[in-house]
Amino acid sequence: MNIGEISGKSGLPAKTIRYYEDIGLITPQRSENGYRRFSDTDLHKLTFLGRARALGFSIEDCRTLMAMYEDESRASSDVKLVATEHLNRIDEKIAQLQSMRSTLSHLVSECAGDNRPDCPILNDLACGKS
Amino acid sequence: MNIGEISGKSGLPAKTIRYYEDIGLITPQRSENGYRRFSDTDLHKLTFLGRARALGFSIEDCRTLMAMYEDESRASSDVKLVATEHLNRIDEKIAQLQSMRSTLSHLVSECAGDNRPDCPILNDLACGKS
DNA sequence: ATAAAGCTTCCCGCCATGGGAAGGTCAAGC
DNA sequence: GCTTGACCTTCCCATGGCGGGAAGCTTTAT
Repeated sequence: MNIGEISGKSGLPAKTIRYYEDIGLITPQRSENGYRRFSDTDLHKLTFLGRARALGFSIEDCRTLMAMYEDESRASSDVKLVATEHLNRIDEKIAQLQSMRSTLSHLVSECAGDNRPDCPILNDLACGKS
Repeated sequence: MNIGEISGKSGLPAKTIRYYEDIGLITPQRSENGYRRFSDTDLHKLTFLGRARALGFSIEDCRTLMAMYEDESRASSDVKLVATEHLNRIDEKIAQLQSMRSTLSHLVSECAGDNRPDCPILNDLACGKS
């Protein structure tokens, strides 16, 4: 498989696949013409990476998870720890965004949104008062 | 005011304040020795920027909002539009994170987290099956 | 034969800073 | 006066995870 084909099958852009090789997540072989030649194992790894990234895991987490996946002797508790930490980070981000959302939606609802210049959103940003 | 003092008062790191000058959000004067000299107006602007950033507005949004704040004749509907668009982006992000959270917390709850190697989290990443 | 598609490497850009080096300036203490 | 330390300056590099695009190969289709 050349990069275009595996890009289609894995759903990852060619740029991303080259990047993953650069940082050592995959190590495809090379054909005589210098083209990357991907195996089914590579496809499997890229699919794994795509799914992990879709769940928001960082590249370094992905590296760890892939290593665990290939290490038959790791304990499931190790995997669970990585996933739980990531889950906590997600919860923190959600809380942060919801806090923003709460303040902002309050301000938006207070703003008349008409042709007059007076605006509680700007007033709040300027003075901390809504 | 030197940069250290206004940094303390505004709550923004000196690095950030220099960056904001670089990109033209503020234009502090200079003393004879080359030090930046900040006025109360600068402090006011930085406080405005800090609050807007805390609400998640991008730098470009902040630039727009500051311009609107200084333009006495703008309509509040203009401000409301910027804020509403930002609110929508926040809602999208929250939805994305909650979708991740949902999948991930399900996987975590299925994982025994013991010394055995079998792990539904990795199985899902590898095969798309939980 | 030629054009188009696909592949390669390389380098720059994003966003909003943070870290740190090399060097000028100022206030306090001896 | 001299030193020490705190403060300031500019400059360049790094982050994460790629995307865009140039310059130049190879392969494929017409």
